[in-house]
Amino acid sequence: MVNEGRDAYVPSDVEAKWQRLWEERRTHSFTTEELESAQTPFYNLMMFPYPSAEGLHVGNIYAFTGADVHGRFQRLTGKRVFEPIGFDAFGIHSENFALKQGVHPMDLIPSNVRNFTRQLKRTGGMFDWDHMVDTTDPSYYKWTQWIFVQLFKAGLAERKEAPVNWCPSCMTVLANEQVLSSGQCERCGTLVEQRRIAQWFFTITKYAQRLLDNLERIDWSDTTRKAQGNWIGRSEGAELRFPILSADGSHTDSVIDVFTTRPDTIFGATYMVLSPEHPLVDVVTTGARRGVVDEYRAEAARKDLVARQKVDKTKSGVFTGGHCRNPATGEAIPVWIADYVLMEYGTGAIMAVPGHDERDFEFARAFDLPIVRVVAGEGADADSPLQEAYLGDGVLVNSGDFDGMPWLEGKEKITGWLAGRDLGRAVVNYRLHDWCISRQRYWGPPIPIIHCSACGPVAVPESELPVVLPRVEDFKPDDTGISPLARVEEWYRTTCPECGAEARRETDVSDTFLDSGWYFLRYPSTDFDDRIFDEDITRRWLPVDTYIGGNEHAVLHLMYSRFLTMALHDLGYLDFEEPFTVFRAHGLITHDGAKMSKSKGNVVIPDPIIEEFGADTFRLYLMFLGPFEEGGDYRDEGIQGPFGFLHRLWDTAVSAVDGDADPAVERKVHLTIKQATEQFPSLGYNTVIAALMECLNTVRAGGRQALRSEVEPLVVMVAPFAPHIAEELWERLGNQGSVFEGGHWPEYDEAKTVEDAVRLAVQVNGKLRGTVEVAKGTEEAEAVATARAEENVARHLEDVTERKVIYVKDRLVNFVVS
RNA sequence: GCCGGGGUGGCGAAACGGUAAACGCAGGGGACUUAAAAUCCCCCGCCCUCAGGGCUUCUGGGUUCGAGUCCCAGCCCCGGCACCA
Repeated sequence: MVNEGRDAYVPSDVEAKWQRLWEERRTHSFTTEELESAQTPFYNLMMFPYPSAEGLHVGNIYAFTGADVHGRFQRLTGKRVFEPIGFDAFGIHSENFALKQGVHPMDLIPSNVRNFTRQLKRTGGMFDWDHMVDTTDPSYYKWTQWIFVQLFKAGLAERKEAPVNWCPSCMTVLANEQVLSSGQCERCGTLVEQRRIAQWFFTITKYAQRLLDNLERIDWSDTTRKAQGNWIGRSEGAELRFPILSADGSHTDSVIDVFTTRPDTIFGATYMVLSPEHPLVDVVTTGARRGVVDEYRAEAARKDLVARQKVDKTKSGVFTGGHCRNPATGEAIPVWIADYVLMEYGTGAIMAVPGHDERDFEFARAFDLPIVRVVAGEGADADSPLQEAYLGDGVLVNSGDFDGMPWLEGKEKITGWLAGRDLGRAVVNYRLHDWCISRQRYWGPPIPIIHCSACGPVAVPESELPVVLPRVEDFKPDDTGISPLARVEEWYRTTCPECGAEARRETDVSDTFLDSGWYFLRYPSTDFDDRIFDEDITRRWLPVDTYIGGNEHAVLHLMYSRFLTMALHDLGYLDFEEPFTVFRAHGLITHDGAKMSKSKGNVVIPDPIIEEFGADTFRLYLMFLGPFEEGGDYRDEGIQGPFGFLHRLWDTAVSAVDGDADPAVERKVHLTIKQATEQFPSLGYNTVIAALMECLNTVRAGGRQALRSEVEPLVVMVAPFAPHIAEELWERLGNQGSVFEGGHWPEYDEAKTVEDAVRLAVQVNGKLRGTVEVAKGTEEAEAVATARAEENVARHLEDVTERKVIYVKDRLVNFVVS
């Protein structure tokens, strides 16, 4: 476009100019000294992206813009805002993409990162690029490994067997998302099985209660806190002991422990069920049943983990031939195995109470097992037949001495009674599992452990970190072994750091969520390579003031980050235990009412939009779509609104003059400042933008000449959304330096926000019949008289009896009549 | 099934229990312009020919002088978890 007249708004020129100046002046960067000494520090964090080959999508830009707007607002109010960015570039996504393209991830990632960096700079975020973090950089994952070592030394990392999805054709482990819903391998279509292999776990379950308790006192989006609460899944109940009986009915040495939330129903436990993987299956199974049991277990093992979790209408299972003694009734009850009982939850064994549990009821019906009622609700007694499991309130029946007791009381009393005989105890159980961090893959940080046949697993000495991921051209999983690194003999052959004997490195890499679980600790300390984070800087900047991100990370990433912070706190490295003081989940952007997806072909591509309208307009539009925490719907034509607004703002500002204030316009400006000041902190961006538009409309109403004093506050308030044009107009209004430096957020004068006249709504029986204008603060008698005089109101008050009059000062008058 | 979040004009959305639809898009009419872009003015929930009136925030009840907003019951949509004992 030809720039005719120097006063035309040309977004690309303005944005290029200011992006260049920001970089030259290092407006958004911190030196080490600045980080060490900043007053009023504000750590503004957003979730770092995984640098895909496709580049930034609108979802990313939406999230980053919302966070950046917050940071820029804080900066305008005078805070020193640290807003870092980085790349979460390890993991299965990158690895799979690299495999598909036939490119090595070590070549792929840098070019993706370059592309992301270019796009991020173009959108105008106030990122401190001097403190960028890339999780695949050895200088970063050195510390990821260091954290593993600390947790290992503290006994928070342990090795145990766990099931994984195994493709027998690819001979490799698959993540759950690589298993199709049909239970087939997504690559070769073979039916996936489960295998049990030894893997590394962080014992996050030790922190379950603290992770739950702290939820009460952190300022996080409610939805996120609820999701974490459910994920932790605390349930109170009892662990009860059922002795295994030998063939002649005498006790053996073995006992099956079960977890139940309903110890009150133990008199109704008519059989037991073990998970097929339960270690006591071999003990309890009788010779005659060995064949069927083994067959069932093999079949269960063939089902992959995804299929296994599907709720099947028909329950399967087999009788082991063995029996246990019900510790309450003293009766011998049969022990079955069935895959509806999961080894991962509770003790992997249940007492089945078909009368009062839906799953047990269904199973008992299918296999003709006895169903006994032990809770009677209203209108039922001990002999009332059960057509379905009864889950309601009631009193205990068929329960020996406990008959007649309310079930809630029974829970406690029966647990106590069994505990007294060493047959049970009250326990709290959590749904949360330990965090499996092993990945039998290539593209991740090697787990820093050396296996020695004499010493067992030994941590790599800290002085030898990082354990560098070797460049392996053939990183594709194949049939030679579990992890690609297990093929690189010269890499894994080493010596034991403790005894010096021949030893072997761990060949698994760690979970991406470990990389992303601590990156916020690293950002302010990237200037140091001799420590994971600097103590003083960390004390000054952390915990993070505001963290903004998607709720898809409500449980995994956010839970792991909390856990790692807590663990590092307990090990004495941090003086806080919650990493994010405030967390806000943003909403989702749809396009013409539909979720964006590549297959639907309705993905909004940012680059051409920014090219056409500029980053400022794009940012403003995204924030205007709807409430930031709820998301909004992107429509291609809608961008005209914000585009026109910035044009009008430009024209108004460049032609503004000095002069005497018009009180009505001045009032609008002050009201707008008030609203923006109140709504910015709570991310109410869409209504702030509406208010700014209204204000500009008022300032320009009837083509009037705007005053500098009216436009300048508007320029500052629009700056978080549209930083480039704001800088330019700030300069053109005659100011020196950046609008973001010096705390230029406008102040409002409460006195100037009040109107002297107000419009009262006049209702008759709650229906609007007219409006009248009165002076602000008019007392009842006068206001009612004015209202009554209004022509249309008067007509509605004829031929009726007035019962009373409601007056709300400066609001309305309501005549109640009959 | 459980846990969240929602249902308001043609569309995105606003509304301390107090004039429903602010702000914007789309649409219609007009001004300026050779033309386009940008800009400016007017109209815009539905029904009744205007003054005026009636109806309208998913449905049905309730509380209240007054309910989109509070309470009860139900329907629908979206997201997450799901054989959790």
